Amino acid sequence: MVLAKKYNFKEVEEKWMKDWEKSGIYKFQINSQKKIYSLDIPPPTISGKLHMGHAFGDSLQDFFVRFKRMNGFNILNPFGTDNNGLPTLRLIEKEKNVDSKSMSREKFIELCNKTIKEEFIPMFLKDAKRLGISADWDLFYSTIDERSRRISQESFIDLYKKGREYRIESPSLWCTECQTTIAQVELEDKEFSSFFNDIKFNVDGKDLVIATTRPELLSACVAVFYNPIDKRYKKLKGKMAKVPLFGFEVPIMEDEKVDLEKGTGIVMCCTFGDQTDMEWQKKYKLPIKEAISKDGKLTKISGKYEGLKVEVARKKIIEDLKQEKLLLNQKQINHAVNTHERCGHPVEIITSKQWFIKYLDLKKDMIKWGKEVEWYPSHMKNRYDNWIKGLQWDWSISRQIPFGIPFPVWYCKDCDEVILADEKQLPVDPLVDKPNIKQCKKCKGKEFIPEKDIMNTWATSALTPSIVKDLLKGTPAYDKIKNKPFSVRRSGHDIITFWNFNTIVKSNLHYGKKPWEELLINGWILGKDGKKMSKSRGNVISPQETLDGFGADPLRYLSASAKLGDDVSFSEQELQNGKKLVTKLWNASKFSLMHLEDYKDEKIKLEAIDKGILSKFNFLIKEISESFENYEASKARMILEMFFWGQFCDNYLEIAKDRLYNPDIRGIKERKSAQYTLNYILTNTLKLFAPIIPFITEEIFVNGFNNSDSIHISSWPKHFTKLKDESNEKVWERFVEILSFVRQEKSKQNKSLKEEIVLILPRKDKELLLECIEDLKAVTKAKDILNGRELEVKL
RNA sequence: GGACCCAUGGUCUAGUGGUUAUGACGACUCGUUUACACCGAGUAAAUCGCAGGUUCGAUUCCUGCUGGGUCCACCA
Repeated sequence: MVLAKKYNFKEVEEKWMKDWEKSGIYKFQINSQKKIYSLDIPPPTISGKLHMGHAFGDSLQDFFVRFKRMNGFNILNPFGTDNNGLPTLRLIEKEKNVDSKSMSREKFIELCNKTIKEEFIPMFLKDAKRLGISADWDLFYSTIDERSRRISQESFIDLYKKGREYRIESPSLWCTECQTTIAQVELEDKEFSSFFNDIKFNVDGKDLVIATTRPELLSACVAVFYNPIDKRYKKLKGKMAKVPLFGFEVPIMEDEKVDLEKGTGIVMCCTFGDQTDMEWQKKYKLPIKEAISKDGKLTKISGKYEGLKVEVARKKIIEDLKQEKLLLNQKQINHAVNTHERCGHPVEIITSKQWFIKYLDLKKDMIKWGKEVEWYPSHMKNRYDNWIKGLQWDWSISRQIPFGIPFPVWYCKDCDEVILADEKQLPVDPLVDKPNIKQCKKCKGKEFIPEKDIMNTWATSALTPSIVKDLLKGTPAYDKIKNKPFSVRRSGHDIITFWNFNTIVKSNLHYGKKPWEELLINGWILGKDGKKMSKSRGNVISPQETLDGFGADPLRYLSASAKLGDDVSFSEQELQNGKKLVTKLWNASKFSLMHLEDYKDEKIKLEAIDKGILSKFNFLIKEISESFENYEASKARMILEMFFWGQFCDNYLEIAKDRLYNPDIRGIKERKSAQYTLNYILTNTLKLFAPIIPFITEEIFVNGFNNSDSIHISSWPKHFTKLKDESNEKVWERFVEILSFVRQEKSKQNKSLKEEIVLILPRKDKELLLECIEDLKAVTKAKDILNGRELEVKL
């Protein structure tokens, strides 16, 4: 079929997007005997729309998925969305104008599920499909759906039975804004401007000056510390210090953690101002005094400041200190404060009853588990190792928000015994459902209190391998995958310590094996300015506008411009280059097809030049395949593009023209040889490009070359062995060199490329010229050859 | 404070223990309209961040430094 004069990406992409879905070519084949290549995809957090980060990461992943599919693998590529926990809660509250606190959990989950299913997911999927992601859309999960709730609760019960979970009253990181416990991973440093206040304590009637940024915690002061090597304070050992404004006394103690340089070299320990305070409280068995309540207000022990918000209380206390002449000095400083990354609010340490997964004892194993997975690029594993080395807390999984997956737990009202749900009743909501037992095993109590908390999102997200496997339960394929790690997971480097780490941990705790064989870590797509895209910088570009303006292929082309793990700056130029490549492919195909109408696949003798370029191409197929194999799509793209554009289009097509247009002069044999070469290189170039730019390649392959099946389920080009003679490749390379030399000389002599020129070539080229002179003459408008001492050629 | 990544023509980038160091964009000089002006040819443009070391030979390997980025910890 002859291709249209111009390529209309909008029409074509829309058409194939629908066609692929209808024909189901990307579906996992449950009955197939083919080798399985499975992906455990990290579900994107639904924030309504697909953003550039998704588009970038998903494209990278799709390159390899398509490559593997064409290499005969049965692809298990599900699609999921993360709709669990706080971000979703916030989004639904905003979109639906509701307050989750005033609804029942059941009702709210129902609303979430409905909104997610009917509004967010369809919009998200549409964008992903437009991008050409070759997922199996039927294998879909959401991290809040019934299956995920069940699996997450099963996980909890399993870990509890394995003795890996405990619930204790413990100081934990608490966000007073979101009213929930948060985990170490959810912290983010933020610079705040604040005051370093020199405050007068009193020891034996004398002043003892202590610097603090948090005077509102004075009422929770339980000790003051100095460094044992600090001679200034040695004499204070064992004495008591009187806390200003509050008047109670606390012991003065030594600890080498105290920084001599900071402030006055003496520090107050409040339960709890920071992590060091917690350590000291534990180490010296200090009392616990709570100055701040869960809603961020001061408590009873703060006396007249009770009920004030932290920031307000701080100001008030400073005022009072000033008044009483207890404030010596105030220094403005900028300091980093731990904040909750979701809301940006400073985090407090507050005591409450929380569930933990015990894993601090497993650091060595965790490092070992990390080694069992193949990391691409390998240096990304350092982040994983580094994270483990820095771990200081067990994994706190309780969250005090209404939306999420509940703990499958009740407590005996009389003895507080933990009562687990029966695995058969999962998923369960203890607020609604009742335990399967009638009385407490321990004390025979008959009343049970449901756990109100829900599990942290990551506790569920870390189970995506189990969730995906569960999707296939009951199919013939299930047995093949159930006990095997997935082939690969791909994720951004920002979530190594969230998703990847937690998934590795849970997989090993539950099943004693790694979750995947390979882990691909991609970088970020940055704004045009090379900085992270953010609303405040105003450098955000939506994939939707790029898809509208350029199409999916150029956007994917852009995604293939950097090594795996490297960041890519969004570049209009690169998008333009992608678009030009699409056009070039279209035009080169249009031209070739014009001359291939009578082409028959028959045995022919190839011309020397044709053998040459085919031999070169053959070698490149090998290199390109290896690049894809090693997850180096950018390398594959580069090699292929250079060959296609610089060699095939710029040189070979020009050589072929004379033979194609003038078969009566050049001969039928020569024409057929050119046709063979054109057909071969073009067909295979389309295949090699197909993983990266699936739309244009599909259009040409199916409609131009009249193939009945999709290019995406065609077989990957093999590098053939017929032309294994390396000298063929040399012929092509030397031919191009001579071509280039001729052009150079003409340019130097200011002659048109059409004009003739007399040149001296080395004798060693004689053989080559004898074979290829007609092609050389055709492409350089040569008229004759002259023989001299050297090889004189009139071209 | 700990860890990691990066540094190559004006810009973006490939790559290697010995190469005339790759390509693209941009610049300049030409050409072309029978696939393509979203084209082609040619030219100029890089002492491969700095300083040492290993080596017959370093842009490439090692050490240190500088600059940029990222993660982690601390932050009274």
